[in-house]
Amino acid sequence: MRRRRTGGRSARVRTQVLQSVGALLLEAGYDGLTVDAVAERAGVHRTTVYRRWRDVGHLLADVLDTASDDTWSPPDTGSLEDDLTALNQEVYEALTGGGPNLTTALIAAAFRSTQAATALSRFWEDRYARCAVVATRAADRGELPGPADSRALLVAATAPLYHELLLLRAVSDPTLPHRAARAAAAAAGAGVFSTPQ
Amino acid sequence: MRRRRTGGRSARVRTQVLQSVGALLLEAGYDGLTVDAVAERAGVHRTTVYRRWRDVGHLLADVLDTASDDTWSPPDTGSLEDDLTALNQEVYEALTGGGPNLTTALIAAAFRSTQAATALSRFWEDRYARCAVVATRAADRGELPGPADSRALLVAATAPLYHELLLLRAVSDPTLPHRAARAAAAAAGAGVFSTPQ
DNA sequence: ATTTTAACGCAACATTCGTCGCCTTAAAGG
DNA sequence: CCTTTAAGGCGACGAATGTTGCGTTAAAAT
Repeated sequence: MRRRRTGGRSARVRTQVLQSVGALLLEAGYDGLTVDAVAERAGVHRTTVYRRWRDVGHLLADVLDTASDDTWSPPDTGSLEDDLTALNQEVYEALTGGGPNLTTALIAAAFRSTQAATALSRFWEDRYARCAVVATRAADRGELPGPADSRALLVAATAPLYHELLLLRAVSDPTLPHRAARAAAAAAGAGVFSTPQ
Repeated sequence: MRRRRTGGRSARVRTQVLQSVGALLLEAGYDGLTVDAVAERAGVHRTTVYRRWRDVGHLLADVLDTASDDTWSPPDTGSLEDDLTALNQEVYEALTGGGPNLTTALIAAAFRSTQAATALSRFWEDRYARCAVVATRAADRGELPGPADSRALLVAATAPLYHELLLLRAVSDPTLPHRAARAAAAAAGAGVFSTPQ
């Protein structure tokens, strides 16, 4: 029978390594996140990291799955447009942090590692699930003609931010969060995202 | 006086290398696109590629700038929603090609290389500029309350595709192009993208 | 306390990546 | 045709990356 050893030294190594990953991401971005740098910073030997995590993608996946913030909940401002604007503001700040920011690094990693990609998908799906309440509250207030596909609504609101800031690398425009939120809210009000029945 | 040598051998090397880049991208994706692989396929020595292009990012930038399709123009279907749907259909097919597709590889490269990123931005900005006519035609037909910010409108229409397929890695949904186009058209009809005056 | 062995540390190794010096080839100019 | 010299070919190198075998440490079970 195979018995794992999770306590004591192993646990200590794991937390040290994962902490180093987060710190390096913020300091040097995805390009500065090498297995060697992580190992050295964690005070652990290279081979240990290679054997337990294999590569940077698996490291990031572990960080993401571990550090899922279970307390996060979407803002509640009293109107759909303001809820979406507040959400977009969070996205905007996460993506704009000037130099190397964590979100961009994670997305870059997702293009190189299947593990990181699925971990990031899980994280986002979790967020979208929690944001479903934004749509139902709007429907309850009578802002929508009926129940709506919350996921489609939220993607419509947030996607332009990722597109402009990440893909198009446009100059950052502080009014973008509100403009994108307004467009999505308008479409929702027109019943575009309404679910049948 | 410094005289460049662009004819004969140099030109032949350049076309062979750039062709190899495109072929390798389709066959092996961004991860299969190494300088060594490009050189071998092109029948050229490694150092030649390193000296002329420096790295994979510069290679891709050259490919993008060279292969800009100057004949492309947006579809003209007779209605804003159908124009946007047709555009989204093109994006959808470019992003969905099953295995390693060219667009995904280019975007992955953009996260690693400043040169590739700016070349890709140029390409997209050119496309958005050509698509401006979609918005003006819609305004002329009376589908919009007035002249609109064509770029914001087009980003609103296409961004959800990139978001779902590239970032969220959701299961591909053939109705997505039309649904996203419908949402953007609805928002535009409500005057969300209208420019002042 | 003792035994077992998973997990770690260490050093050596192979591979890949990018650079450099030197020689050869052939484009451009007369 | 001849000269000049960019541009390409070749081999060697150093650095970074990833792997393997083996000895050591300490977690877990008795």
